[in-house]
Amino acid sequence: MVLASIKDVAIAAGVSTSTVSRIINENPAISAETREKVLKIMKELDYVPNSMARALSNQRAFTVTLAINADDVKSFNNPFFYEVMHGIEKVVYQKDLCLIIANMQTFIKKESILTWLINGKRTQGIILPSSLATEKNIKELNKHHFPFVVFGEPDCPDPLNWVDVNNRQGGQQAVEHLVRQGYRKIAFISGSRKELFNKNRYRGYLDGLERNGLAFREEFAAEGGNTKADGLAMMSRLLAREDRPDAVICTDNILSLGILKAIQTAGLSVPKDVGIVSFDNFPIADLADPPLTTVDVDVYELGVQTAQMLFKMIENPLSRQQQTLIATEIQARESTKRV
Amino acid sequence: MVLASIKDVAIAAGVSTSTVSRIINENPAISAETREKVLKIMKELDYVPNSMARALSNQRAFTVTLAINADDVKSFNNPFFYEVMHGIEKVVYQKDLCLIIANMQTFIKKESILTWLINGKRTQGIILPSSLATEKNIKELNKHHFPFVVFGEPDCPDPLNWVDVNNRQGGQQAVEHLVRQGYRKIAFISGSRKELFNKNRYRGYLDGLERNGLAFREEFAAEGGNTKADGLAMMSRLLAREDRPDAVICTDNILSLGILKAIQTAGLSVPKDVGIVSFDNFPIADLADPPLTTVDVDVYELGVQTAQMLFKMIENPLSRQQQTLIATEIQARESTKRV
DNA sequence: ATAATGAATGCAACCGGTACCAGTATTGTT
DNA sequence: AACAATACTGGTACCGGTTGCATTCATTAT
Repeated sequence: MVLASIKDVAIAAGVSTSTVSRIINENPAISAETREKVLKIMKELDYVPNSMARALSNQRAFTVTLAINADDVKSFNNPFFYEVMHGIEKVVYQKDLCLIIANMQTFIKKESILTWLINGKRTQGIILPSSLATEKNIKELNKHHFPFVVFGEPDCPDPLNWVDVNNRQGGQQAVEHLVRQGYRKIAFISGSRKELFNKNRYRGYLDGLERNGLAFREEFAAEGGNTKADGLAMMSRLLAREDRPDAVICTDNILSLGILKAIQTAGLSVPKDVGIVSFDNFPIADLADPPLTTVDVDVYELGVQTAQMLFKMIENPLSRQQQTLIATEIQARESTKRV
Repeated sequence: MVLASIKDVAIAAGVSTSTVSRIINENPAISAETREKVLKIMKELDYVPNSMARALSNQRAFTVTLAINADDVKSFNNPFFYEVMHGIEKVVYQKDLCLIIANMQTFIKKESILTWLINGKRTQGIILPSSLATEKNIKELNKHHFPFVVFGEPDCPDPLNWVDVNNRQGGQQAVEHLVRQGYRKIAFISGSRKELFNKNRYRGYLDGLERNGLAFREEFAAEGGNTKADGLAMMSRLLAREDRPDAVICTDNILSLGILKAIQTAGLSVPKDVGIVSFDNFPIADLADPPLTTVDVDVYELGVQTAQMLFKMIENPLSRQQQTLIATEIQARESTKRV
């Protein structure tokens, strides 16, 4: 079965292709009568405008691209990405565009995929995870004045368009939640604070201590790796202290599992002896024993807002750089339920 | 900066656009001398052929589509999908096409997204997860003789093109691994066996018993829900038996956590008293306590093969329906280390 | 009655490639 | 030397839309 073209529709309706085109594009110059007639024919012929012809004529591809990072295949075992993608996808299709997925590691005929996408006019805008907001990529995008938005705060000097969850706020909320539950000696365990999100969570932790009149203690702020073993080691060290903490904020769900193990090994109990708040409300947070209180981030919303920002850039390329922070919320579970 | 077109290249090189086009398409009719000259100009002008024009002229979109399921946003908290996508993406870009992501729940101007994509000539082929291989979708795809492939064995009567991991083989391997480790009274715990993958894993379990001369015992095959609580309940019931199993095969990582809990609660130990093999080698399998032996499925490879099958269908639309099963492998960890 | 105004529609060029057909130059054959 | 075959390249119509300008026709102003 051959698909109908605008010409077929025009002939069947006894009008010119211009008229059909105007109806497709909702041009008000067309009389209601003609419009109805043509719309009926379009329905009958199952007509959908040829997107490639439209794109060529309009000089825009009707697509935006979500960049992915090959390195993340394993690390993105985290559910994060899928939900962001879903939020993005939602907004993109509302605008009648397609969403393209592109791995930035890819080379096509020796071109970087960025060049291939941009110069080949395959796409109108790009969304990057912060891990891909590298100097090289940014330079290339700026060279073409190409609209792009980053999700996750990028760790780079240039002011970019980005959307992130408010990690700093989250850190503060974690402290406040623990204080409300009666904990006072609150430790902070994270991976490297050179990672911006850890740094921000740490800042929030400091904010929280200060706002609650709790003294900051250097030795309560542990910094290390990201594995369960790291969590176990760091927490064991903290628990070995005479004046051990009675609560801990942890930036990572996996680390938290190590922390739980350490507490259990030390013969202490959660939440009675030690409270835990983790970040990132992954499924394992709820499956842990006991279920973990977390700083919940609305990742779907992150995707939605990122896409919306991109469309702003596309529609108004001269608008200023902007940044958006999405509020976090405490998801209280057993691990801080001191009664 | 305005991007160069084929015309610009032709003028700069002092040849016709036909010649440039032939070079783009690696037509051998062009002399080496001319080719070099033109390629040099192309490089200088940073020329990449306009994909929309090419697509229009070639009558193909140079894209394939991966369908996603909105319902899975939460359930696909499982890392599965991301890796499949990555495998697909790899193959697609090797062929110089783009990968489009489309949520099948979407409607565009009251059209199903399938109609929109196909009739709008946005894409050349579609990959569906088995959950989206519904009668309605299949009918629509077949109506247009549109190339598509399913990943995950679809539970439907029509013979379709699909790729899946060999769940049945995996079930058998699980039994054999347990037998090798000295376990003999092997139970099987799963979600509903109406789900095809559970059914296949169950069949493999039966195969394994038979091949190892172990009697099948109805009461050792528990079937229920998919939550941690379900796992706990089913396993507790099994452990309460006089002749309790000394090992269990479980079709799901989450269920397994409940099973671990049940064993722990019963005062028994893994792997000494009870061995566990789970399916799906998710990160939590390794993080569990003790780490879980799993039937590992190569999900990336699933993506790769699915995409390859799709390209076969695109290149040769008349080829027969085909199915591919990808071998599974035991990933041995603590939970079956009886030594 | 005639010119001016405006609403509705058609004509044709164009977007940037592709590909068939034709034309020229070169080499080989007899 | 005449002709055929081959290698290479150019001209041009076409893919299916969009859009500025022209045209038609009805309506209103003079």
